[in-house]
Amino acid sequence: MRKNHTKKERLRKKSEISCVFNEGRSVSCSGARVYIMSNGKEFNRVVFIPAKKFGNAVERNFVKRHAKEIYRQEKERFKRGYDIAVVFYPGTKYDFWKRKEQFMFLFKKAGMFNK
RNA sequence: UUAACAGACUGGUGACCGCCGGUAGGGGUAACCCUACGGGAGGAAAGUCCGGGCUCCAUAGAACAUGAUGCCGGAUAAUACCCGGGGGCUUACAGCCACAGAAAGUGCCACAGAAAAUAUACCGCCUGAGAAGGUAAGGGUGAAAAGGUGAGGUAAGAGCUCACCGCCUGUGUGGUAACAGAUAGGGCAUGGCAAACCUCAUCAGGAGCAAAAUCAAGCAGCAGAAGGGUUGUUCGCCCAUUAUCUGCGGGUAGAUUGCUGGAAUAUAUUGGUAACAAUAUAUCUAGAUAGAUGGUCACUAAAACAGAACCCGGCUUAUAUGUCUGUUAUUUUU
RNA sequence: UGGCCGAUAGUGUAAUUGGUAGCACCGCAGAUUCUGGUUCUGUAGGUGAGGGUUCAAGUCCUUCUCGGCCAG
Repeated sequence: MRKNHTKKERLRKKSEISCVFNEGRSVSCSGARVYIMSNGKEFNRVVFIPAKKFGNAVERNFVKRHAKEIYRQEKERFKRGYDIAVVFYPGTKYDFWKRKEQFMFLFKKAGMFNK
């Protein structure tokens, strides 16, 4: 299977995102929080959101890009059929590998991986 | 030679895996998928401090208000930016300057001081018996005190007179002009503040791509105003009385155009001191819509500030490494 | 994206047309009291940062920083 991550697999509309925030269950760790809700489809849809006062525009973009890259690499291990919204909070600075460690810990805690 | 500071320029490359557009081909009823080729953030994209283009608003016109600018000339689509020149200030090679008018008017100048601007002069000086008068040299206050220095003169003094310097007015010379220097007068009560009001000159109609236009989907009206037309007022112009506007409430927030070929970029030549302009040739160089540039590896180390959202020209601010220039300090040699 | 405000002591809030930056609470010290509180007296702490105009700037102009609000 190709490790790509297209437009279809993203949460794009504001109403859908706020729906996930209101009705999904949440799991959190230091620096991040994830909201999960089942969507009744054959694929997952994801959105990564840095919190409002997360540095400047470049830092916010980096968080989103790192998260997208991690999700792309580890996509096959996820369970199917969920809408996922991840919020990142400012604090200690993460490079790509530390971010990946945090990311994997978070989703292990949420029980989103296939066994 | 080394370091610090200031200014100018510069602002990684390649391979593989992904992301967003484009072109060509193939598959599929369609949504879409696959393959190949080629493209994909900046010098500040930032702040939004100025100026334009573009779009809409009577046909965008006039006057006042309001705001901005303010030595002269040039350049430009336009500007507060830029180029050249003049003047002033300073730490004087060099750098900086919102650099019109205070002799049209109004206002302000705390405290101190006699007095802060029409000199009714406090201590003084002189004349005089006194009353009173003439003075502004000296004193002290203040950020600022009424042209300055010297000589003559006088009762004491004073541009009262003279010399030099400064200021003002007139004349003519050089310069496109700002202005410069020359000359003849005036004796100078013309203090400072216009980044206080203001006067003069010049410029500006308003709102902004979430502008504006089209298609699709969807809903529920009610109350009020007589006018309304996106700027403060007035005039003018346009629309209209079943329309229109205002308020509350209800519905939808999907798609397309605008959206990138442009005051464009690169090179050369010509004109100009320069900013810049003209001509010729070549090139096509992001277009997303919760918003595309990331990861790994290699190149000794890849690092700073930082991310387009209609587009340009400036300004301001932030900037690692490298290069160049200048200043200061230091070391060595002569 | 466009537009509009604000920043004064640890906290809240004044300062007229530029002219000695006040007030209250809090803090500290002293007095009163057997001790603490109350009360009284005294005292410390300052204009967001840089530059300019002016004799003089919290105030006027300008460049940044931070915070907030509005429209769609």
